[in-house]
Amino acid sequence: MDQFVDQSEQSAPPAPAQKGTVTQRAIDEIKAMIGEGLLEPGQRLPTERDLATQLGISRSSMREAIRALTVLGVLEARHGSGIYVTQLEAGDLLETFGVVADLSRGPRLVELLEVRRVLESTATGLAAARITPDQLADVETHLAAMNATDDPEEILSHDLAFHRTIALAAGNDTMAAILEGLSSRTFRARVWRGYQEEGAFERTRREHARIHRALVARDPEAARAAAAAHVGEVEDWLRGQWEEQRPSGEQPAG
Amino acid sequence: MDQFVDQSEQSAPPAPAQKGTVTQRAIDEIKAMIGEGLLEPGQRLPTERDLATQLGISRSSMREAIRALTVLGVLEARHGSGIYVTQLEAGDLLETFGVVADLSRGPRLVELLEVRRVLESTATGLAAARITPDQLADVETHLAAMNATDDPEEILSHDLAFHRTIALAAGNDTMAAILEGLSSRTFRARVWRGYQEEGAFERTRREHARIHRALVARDPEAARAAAAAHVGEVEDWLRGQWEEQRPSGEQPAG
DNA sequence: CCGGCCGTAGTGGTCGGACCACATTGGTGA
DNA sequence: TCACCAATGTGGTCCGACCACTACGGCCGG
Repeated sequence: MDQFVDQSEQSAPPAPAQKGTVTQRAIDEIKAMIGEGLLEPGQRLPTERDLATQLGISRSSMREAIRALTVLGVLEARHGSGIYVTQLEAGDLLETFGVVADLSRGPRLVELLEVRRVLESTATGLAAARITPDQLADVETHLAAMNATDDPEEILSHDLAFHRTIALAAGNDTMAAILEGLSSRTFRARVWRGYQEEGAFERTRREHARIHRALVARDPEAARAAAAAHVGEVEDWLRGQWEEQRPSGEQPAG
Repeated sequence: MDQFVDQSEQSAPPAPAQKGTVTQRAIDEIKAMIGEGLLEPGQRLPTERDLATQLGISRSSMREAIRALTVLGVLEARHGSGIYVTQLEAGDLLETFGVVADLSRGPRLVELLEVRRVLESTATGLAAARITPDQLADVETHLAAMNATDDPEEILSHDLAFHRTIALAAGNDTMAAILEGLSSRTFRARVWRGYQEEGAFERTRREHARIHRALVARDPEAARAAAAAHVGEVEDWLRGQWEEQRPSGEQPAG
């Protein structure tokens, strides 16, 4: 059987809908199956070969579709075992959000930081009302570790954990996952490199301490304000950076 | 020549880094090229065949990598012409955000709506201060069209445009793109189906009118409050829906 | 009877080559 | 001069083969 056979319609007589590429159709098809509940989170899919046969396409095209859904965090392929639907939790699906942060530059970085300021302040405010003693202890651990070392790598690591713990304490996993993407390692590292050269260490410590104080006091408004100011500082600095080196031409790559 | 030949090193002697699959390596490689500025937005890439040769992998694997980056909005393949880097603007990269909304269900939908409430209220507040007369005219057009018809499809369409115009007027394209994803057609359609059955038409119209009034008055605080209340209404309803039909078992598929 | 070992079947991962569909280009002829 | 058309190049699709890994079940020794 060659590749000119028309795969006869199976269910949608009014809309054969030869939309775009067959791969795209396969992607939509699988997404639809999941959306309609035919495929449950964690469930195993048929084999690549079977799926390809079912949709009347080649295994190559089906593999491209599966790969696409894999990078989107919808599917997970286990070599030698099979293809599975992920748990479809916030973390799974929003992992790709980090790519946005990695590839954005110039004015878009400022916009991204503005979004982060809005969400981070909200999350921190919520956390002030909801954080548990255990979570608060975690926050304090990272805060102490951050102040106890001079290794930028370690500081950054604990800084990330500090904010992540707070975001999780807010009780909205989706919001926490988005913030995680907005603070992704490479993104923070890029901004930090220049930021800390301006002696922003002390200021950062003071801001973190203020956030912590608000959490201990269980004061949502103070927590919100402290978080907004904290992100806002970086935001303002970054905005200045961009406008400053704009006349001179290109910003340093990397 | 079979597939065991070692592709001799070309530039990175210290890190052959046989991480995961070759396709994943290709994805990271291309992302890195863009991140380092070697590939500019809009620029055309070498052909699939050349890229595959450069990285020492087969065309099939390279195609999977390209497909993956295509669905992420990083690359764009034009049949017969070539592969291009997108403009890497907010809309390009955040289009995948809609997938999250499409595939989320249950409690996660509420979380998503909570995020939307936070961002939508912020954007609407900003818009009140920044919106131009032309943009305000657009908003009024959609508002009028929305109130002039009974076709749910058309109402939904203008409702989306109403909020999109406002979000764009806020001046943060990234935030607007995220909101676009959070309000993606299928997401809204899913929620709307049940929501409007509860006679929420009138309330929605009043809320939209209130948002519009705040924009005309250029009152950011009022705009913010009106938008938060608007989204909050749907949020509360959805939260109630979820808790209500939870004991009865499964929510209706689709 | 039990438990670790090993072979086998099944699955995703990779490869190479063939051909089709479409876009672009440049020449040709009206 | 300009519309048309053929050639070329590119992404899109398909096929068949084989590799790498997992999972399972029978085999063998204890």
